[in-house]
Amino acid sequence: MPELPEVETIRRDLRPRLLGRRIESVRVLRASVLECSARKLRAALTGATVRDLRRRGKVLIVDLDSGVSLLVHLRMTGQLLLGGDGPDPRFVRLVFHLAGGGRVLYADCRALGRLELCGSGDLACSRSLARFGPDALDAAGVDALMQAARRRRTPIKCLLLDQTVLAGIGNIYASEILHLARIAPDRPADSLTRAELSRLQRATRDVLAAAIEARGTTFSDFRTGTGEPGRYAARLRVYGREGERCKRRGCRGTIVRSVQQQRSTFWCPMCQGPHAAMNSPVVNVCP
DNA sequence: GATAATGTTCGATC
DNA sequence: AGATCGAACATTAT
Repeated sequence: MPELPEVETIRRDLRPRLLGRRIESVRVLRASVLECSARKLRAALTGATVRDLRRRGKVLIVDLDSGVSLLVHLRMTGQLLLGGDGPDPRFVRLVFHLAGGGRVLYADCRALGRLELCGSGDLACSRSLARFGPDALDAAGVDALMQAARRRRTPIKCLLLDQTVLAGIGNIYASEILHLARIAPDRPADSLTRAELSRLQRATRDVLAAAIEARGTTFSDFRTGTGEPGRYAARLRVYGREGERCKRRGCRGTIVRSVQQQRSTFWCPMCQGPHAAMNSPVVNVCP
């Protein structure tokens, strides 16, 4: 569920509560969410103090004073929650006990999320993160998107979702960004005009920033670090709105859903078109 | 019961 | 080599 704004929200919630805190013990209830053994995780974390919480794309990075970092990728349904007074949420997979009281829970219904230990030093860490491009909110990320768009034929939505190009944009925000930029999702990336690229750049920044400000989108599962839903769902203009009237001022279009790369895309053919309908059968010209 | 779900990865194929 | 496609992962909600 979580994309860049959701992970950033969790980072901001957890950071003040974790900096300088020592991890007393770790309970592993579902070892399959770990890239390493439960024994190795406990050995690396027990007694270590949290030095910083960072983020790259959708990955939360917990730096420890031992030099080891823990990379957390929530994938579809992962949650990081500050332990509260109430009953524990469902699907708790890991519990981090802090010295002096307090806990951080890792809950994950589908258990697709992954936690990975990064060896000592920044080098080992950047190797683990090497499969991801620069963060979508970094100047480098914007630049990477512009470069890739110029030379690749792939549909622009697929490019936005390609974490090796730039990291952080997921299925919800890809649709939202393209709608704000008034670009049809099936447009070949290399067909975008200068003006369109410029709108894309700006829309990316604006949508992600607004979503962070609203503390993320809770479409179904997402919870902030304090267990609350994010408020951006009410501001989504296309995602999940198939059949509804387009919210763009002056546009009388209707939002449609199509499928790209096995995933739903929501868009308005009126203000993001006109363009060839998606999912039209591919005509194979036989040699 | 079938379907889809805020994501990544792997193997096969073009 | 590089791009692309489908399946797999695991579980719930509709």
